[in-house]
Amino acid sequence: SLQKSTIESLSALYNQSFTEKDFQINQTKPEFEGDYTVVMFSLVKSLKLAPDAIGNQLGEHLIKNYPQFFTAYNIIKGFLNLTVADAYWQSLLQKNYNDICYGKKAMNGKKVMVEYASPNTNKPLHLGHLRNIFLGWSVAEILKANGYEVVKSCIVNDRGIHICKSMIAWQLFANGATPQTTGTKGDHFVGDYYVKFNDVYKEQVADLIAAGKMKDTAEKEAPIMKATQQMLLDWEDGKPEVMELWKTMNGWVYEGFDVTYNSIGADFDKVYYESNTYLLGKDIVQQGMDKKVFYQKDDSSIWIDLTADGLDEKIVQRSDGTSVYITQDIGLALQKYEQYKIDQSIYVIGNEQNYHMKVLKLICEKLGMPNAENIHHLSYGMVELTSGKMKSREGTVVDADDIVEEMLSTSQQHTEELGKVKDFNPDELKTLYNTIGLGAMKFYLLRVDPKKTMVFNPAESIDFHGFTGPFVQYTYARIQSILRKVDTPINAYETSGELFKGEKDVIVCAEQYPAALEQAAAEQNPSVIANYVFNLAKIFNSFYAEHSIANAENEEKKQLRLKIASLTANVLKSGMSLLGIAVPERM
RNA sequence: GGCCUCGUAGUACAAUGGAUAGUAUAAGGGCCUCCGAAGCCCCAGAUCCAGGUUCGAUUCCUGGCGAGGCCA
Repeated sequence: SLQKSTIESLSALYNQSFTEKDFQINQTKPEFEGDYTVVMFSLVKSLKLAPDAIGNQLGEHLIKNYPQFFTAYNIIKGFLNLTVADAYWQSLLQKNYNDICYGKKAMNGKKVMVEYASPNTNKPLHLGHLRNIFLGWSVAEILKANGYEVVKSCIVNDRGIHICKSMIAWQLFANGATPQTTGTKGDHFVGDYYVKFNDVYKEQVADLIAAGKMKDTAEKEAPIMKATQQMLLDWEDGKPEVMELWKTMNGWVYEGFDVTYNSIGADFDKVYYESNTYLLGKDIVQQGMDKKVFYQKDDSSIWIDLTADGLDEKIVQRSDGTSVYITQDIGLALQKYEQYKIDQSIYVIGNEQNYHMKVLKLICEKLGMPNAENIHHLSYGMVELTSGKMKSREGTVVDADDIVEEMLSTSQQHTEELGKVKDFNPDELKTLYNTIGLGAMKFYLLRVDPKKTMVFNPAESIDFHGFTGPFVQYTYARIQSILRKVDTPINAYETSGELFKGEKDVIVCAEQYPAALEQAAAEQNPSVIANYVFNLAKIFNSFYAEHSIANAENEEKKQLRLKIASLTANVLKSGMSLLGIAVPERM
């Protein structure tokens, strides 16, 4: 390859061994002559030579010894710009234009678990969950493409005081209503009772304060809160009628979640339920005591002291012997490792849990657990609105089902206005609206670096122009249209001859795809792929506007451009699939 | 109060310490008798402030100012 020949040349010239880390390679900026740039500065110190001297020697050597790769060079201010032989690009094109696995790696024998989504069963999914779900799903696909075996998992938070709140509210106010009798989606139905609880609770607290109680006291003594706490105790005791209600209401929620998961294409290989895992980790507390990693306070609560690591003291078991979140998380982390023998355990969780996840990993390390090093928090930023944060109290939370619905109807509207698929039957249309609407939404949420807080602008999210999913889909559909219409088939012979700039630009960009896949996996960052496919589509569109494929100057050029179109389509389809986005043959 | 993120055109996003800081939108001007105009071309516009390290800083360090998060 280009890089390998550079390393070999350097080693031969200066009689020492170099690696790819010893120097920097970039794509040459468009304003300079050349395709491939080696930055000399990092070599200056070790070789004790002037940048231009190294550049000249290296440039000469490369052209002399690797004429199949390099044909010319120039040096500008310490940058060695090399012109890559057109034959190199031609053979790259020939090798990959029809390879649907281009850029993907063979299995590497490593297994990774990606835990994502992880909802509570007391309210429906919202925009933040969508970022989480798209991110988790996409990272799983990106890791698969890089040779990992991936287990997608989900921990459902199906128990606790917040779950009991919607149960109590249903008991008190529903009069036996169900999702079926009201025609409401199950998760929304249950979520409505969670809201109802909070309304009633607020009223009761206000009444108690009006009757002269202090705020703290009022919050504790509100009848609906006391009933909820009793219900939690009954649940823990396994009281039959409470268990029954709990199962029924969670069942409604799961039915609703399944509808949403289906519509957005999310799936899991393994689902954990907190009701099964919340007692995990008890024995670990004992081990921690034995190893003197934990210590007991006078009230018999158990703690770990992390002040030496710059954190604080953290409770791992309450004085009444009940466990806390972190303890179950340790237990589950160990269980995942034992069940699946995973090499890495990725948690897709919002950045408000950064501290919690740091503590989790640190405790696992201190306990000497075999999986401690493999725990990785894929922390993502909040989704904010142009008006600021989403707040459930102010009713500004964007519901997942609503936004999906809006994307679908917008894609329908655009499609109808353009009127290009009037011959589609209703099923084909429905599929197309899904492809475009979901494509727009997934692309919008994935194109930003996951770590960063992002702004959700409703007007921009339904825009289908520019840096969007539909732009990339359109480019793909247009290529397919050309390939369908062209009279001569693509033949198997490698093309040759000089490349026009537009032609070369597309191939040069396509060459970067494997590197983009690697980077996306290394950073666990789908935005690398989103940026890449957009860029490729853009470069192809420029090429296409300038050069005719069907009416090329000659048969050789026609074959060349057909292959360029085919390669582009393959890479776009492959890259988009890693984002969970389908590409239509027509749109 | 302690700890952790983040400050880039009007707006939203890019840039392993590298060349004149990219892209999209919104504003202005062009391009369909020819492979799909959900497209292409042209034109403008930005690194919060002050120091430091470096041949070179949007990037690394220190201190401000501003936004967000977590822990009591």
